[in-house]
Amino acid sequence: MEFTSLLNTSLDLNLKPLRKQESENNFMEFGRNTTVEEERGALIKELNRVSSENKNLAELLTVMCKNYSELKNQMMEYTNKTNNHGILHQNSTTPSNKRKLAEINNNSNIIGPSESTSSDEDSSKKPKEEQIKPKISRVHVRTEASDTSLVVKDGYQWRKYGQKVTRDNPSPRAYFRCSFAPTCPVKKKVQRSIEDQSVVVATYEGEHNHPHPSKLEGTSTSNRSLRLGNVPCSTTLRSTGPMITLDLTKQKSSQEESPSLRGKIESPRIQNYLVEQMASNLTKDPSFKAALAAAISGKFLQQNN
DNA sequence: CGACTTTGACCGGCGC
DNA sequence: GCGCCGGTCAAAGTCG
Repeated sequence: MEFTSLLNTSLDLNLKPLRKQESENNFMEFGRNTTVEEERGALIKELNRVSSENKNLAELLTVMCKNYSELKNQMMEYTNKTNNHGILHQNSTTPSNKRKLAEINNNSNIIGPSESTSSDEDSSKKPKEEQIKPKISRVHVRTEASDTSLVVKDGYQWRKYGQKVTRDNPSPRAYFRCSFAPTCPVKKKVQRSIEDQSVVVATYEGEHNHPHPSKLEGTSTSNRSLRLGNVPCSTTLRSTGPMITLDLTKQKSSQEESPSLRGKIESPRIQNYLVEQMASNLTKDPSFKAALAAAISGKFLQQNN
């Protein structure tokens, strides 16, 4: 695991100056005190202990990452299955609920080409409306289930103007407008998937009439804001249409998927992003925090002694 | 102090 | 015409 090696490197780098200082101090005091040898032995012992602790933590981290990756894969499989069922279910909805049906037809246009259920009369009635219908796209973003903020980082600047609890989904739907340009007509609806609470469905309406902020910011932009056109982690384009699943938390498995993806992920920018993601995940784990704090405090205590 | 979020009120479309 | 529902508005609150 890449993060493990990074952590090892970082811990190692932190320990190196200490080792150097220890050896220098010992060299200066050599001959002055007879207990220096004992002290040195104790220090080396402690250093070994910290190193082994470091190793244990790294192993623990590797196991955690492995388990996390496995769980992630299982979750992905499960989500794909339920999503397929969901689509089937939508298609078999009873026609009694016309409001819902209209929405489903609208969604069918979103997902891809489908048989039109509207009669010729209807199409002749509203030809203009269909022509000026704004471009609609859907994006599925995998986030932490505990994360209640309906934020989909796509690089654009959004301003929330409303929130509603809809009938068919207990989780609230948030309404956003693109605030990067005052005249930008693009709107975004964000709501958690009813089937999978860890998946956030963002529906984009319209097209941006301004360049992507990342193009204006240059290449030195922060990794915190993800860009749809440059998504570092796994991006799944659905065969059924322009539905995109962004697995923002996926790490190892995405590397195993394809060599081309691996090449992308190994770029320094992506590595930074992965490190950030994993660090944020790890800092949420109290046991890891406790172990890390114990290791660090142990080192400080040893130094003070 | 400006930008942004929250949230209740309001509006228009649709079905009954 | 009435009620339901999704979408939007706008005042108040919050944050940096």
